[in-house]
Amino acid sequence: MPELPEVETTRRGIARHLTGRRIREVRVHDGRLRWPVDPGMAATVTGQRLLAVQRRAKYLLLRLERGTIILHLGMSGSLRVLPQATRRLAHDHLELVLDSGQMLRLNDPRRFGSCLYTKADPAEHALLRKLAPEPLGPDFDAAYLHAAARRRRVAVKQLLLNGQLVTGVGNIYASEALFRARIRPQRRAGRLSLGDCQRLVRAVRAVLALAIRAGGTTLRDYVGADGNPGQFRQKLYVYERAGRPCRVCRTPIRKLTQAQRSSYYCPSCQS
DNA sequence: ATGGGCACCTGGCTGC
DNA sequence: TGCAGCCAGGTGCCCA
Repeated sequence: MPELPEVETTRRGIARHLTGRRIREVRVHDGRLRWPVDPGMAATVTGQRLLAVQRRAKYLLLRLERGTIILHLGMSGSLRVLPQATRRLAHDHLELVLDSGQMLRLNDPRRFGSCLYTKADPAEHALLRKLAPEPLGPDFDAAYLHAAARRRRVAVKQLLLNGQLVTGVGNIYASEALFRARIRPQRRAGRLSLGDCQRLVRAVRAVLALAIRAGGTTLRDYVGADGNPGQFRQKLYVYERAGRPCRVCRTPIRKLTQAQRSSYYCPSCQS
């Protein structure tokens, strides 16, 4: 599901309700996520104050007094802030009950999401340690991308999905960024010029920023902390638009499969 | 080191 | 109406 814009939208939505609150209770209704929720986590976390809600790539970090809860929404996860007695629905996995009377609830039908706890610096956690720079931060620039892509034979689309090289970009925004950069998804990463990388970096940053402003993209499951879907779907240029006219040149959009995932592009606008 | 493929899940849609 | 098959915002892991 959620790519960076959806995770960031979630972060903003939950942060104002969580920051400064104390966790009264942790209810694990179904700990079967990508990794089983540690049965000891509830006791460790209960009573701690939430200091901040941060994001690293597509991970949400709930910073507590003595550690950090690391959340990932997988393909279908969402977080909502609700009154603590709100009736439970299918696929609600866990709830953090706050001293405000509200709770943070994780729902995830496909269970690819995760909820982990670490006492150490989360940046050093095995899942986060090797992640590429933040795409909206200063270290993600044309020189970086050009160096990362050098001598790589994979298609640029797959490069964008490799979290060790580029973070935050998932299947939707990879196609959208390549369209904006006028680069075909099949192009070998190693064949990108510095100028291509410049356009691609700008396109990635632009599409992520615009999607955040729209509250993300909802295809099916995703809702923000307030329960509302994202509005960026209407602004997509190529994703899920196979056969329909390019919004720039009217040429029919094409779809192809790369690494068992769909890519979309305009054969006229992109080379 | 790099790249390819699979695995983990549920649910919604399509077509027979 | 039922059911098989395919597809979906991610990513860790195993293998060549």
